Amino acid sequence: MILVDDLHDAIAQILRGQGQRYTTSRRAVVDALNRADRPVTLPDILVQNPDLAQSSAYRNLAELVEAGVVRRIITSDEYSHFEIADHLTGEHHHHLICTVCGSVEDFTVPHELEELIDLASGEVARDQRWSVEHHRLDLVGRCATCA
Amino acid sequence: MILVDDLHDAIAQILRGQGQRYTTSRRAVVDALNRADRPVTLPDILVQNPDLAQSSAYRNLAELVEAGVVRRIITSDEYSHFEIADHLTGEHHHHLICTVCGSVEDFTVPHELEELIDLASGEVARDQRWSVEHHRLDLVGRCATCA
DNA sequence: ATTTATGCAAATCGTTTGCAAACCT
DNA sequence: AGGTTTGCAAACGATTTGCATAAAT
Repeated sequence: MILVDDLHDAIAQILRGQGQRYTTSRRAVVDALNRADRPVTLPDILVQNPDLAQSSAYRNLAELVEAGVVRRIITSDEYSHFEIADHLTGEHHHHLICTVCGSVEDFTVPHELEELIDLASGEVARDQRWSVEHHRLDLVGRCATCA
Repeated sequence: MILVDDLHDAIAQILRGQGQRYTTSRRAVVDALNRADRPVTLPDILVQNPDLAQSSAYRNLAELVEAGVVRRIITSDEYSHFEIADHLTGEHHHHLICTVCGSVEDFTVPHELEELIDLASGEVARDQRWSVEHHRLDLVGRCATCA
């Protein structure tokens, strides 16, 4: 995992480059995402920052997503999950999604499989005339607690 | 693609088995899903069935999802997309998702790749103690129109 | 000083639900 | 008749937004 200070520095620089400020609350949101070893929800973030207004948390997340440093994961009609973008952590990963409690956990697959997926992805993009930005591989089932 | 009559028969039987009726409006919803060559939204369904109440469409979809004959796809905070379940159409496929207009299109990958994914999936499930039901491979980007 | 971010409360919007009437068997 | 399904309108709940205040540069 990337060092926290480096992470903050990198994000600060990206935000500044877009004319935005890396405020205390934005830093707190990033810390909440970074502390967790899995994507977190808005309530998760607020529990760790009881003084942060809900609307500010949402606005911070929106800024960070817009700046490309945070990724939003929508898989149910409950809360979205948020995580630090892959290119900042340096580890490309995927998600296990629990159909019972809605929790999301990370996993990785061998590099060769990623390459095969990208290869197939390229063919599909060409055949169906899409411009594919990235792939997403989810495993849907029950987590250790809900199984 | 499966013959419509066979599809309706199969669904009717499944619903009856669960003590539910395969009513005219449910049949109409299934027809709307089956006519499209891609997952459709609630507005899509209502356009084809102007006399169907929105709440009934949602209730029908919920029943069909509950019975396992329809799959709901949530990928944005706009409308969900719905499609006939794989096991009824006999073709396992995945989705291209447009980040601009939100449309969803189907694609397939070679059988060997599916097997490699399932293999990796099995390992992950064992290592992280999840019970995995199925995998999901999405390609995120821009559709032919929005590219 | 001027711009940008925050907190609060109200609005949004896809989806769900209560209830009475219509439908099926 | 007895149970299910439908339509309408109201309720829900996660997220967004307007606006006045506070913070950052």
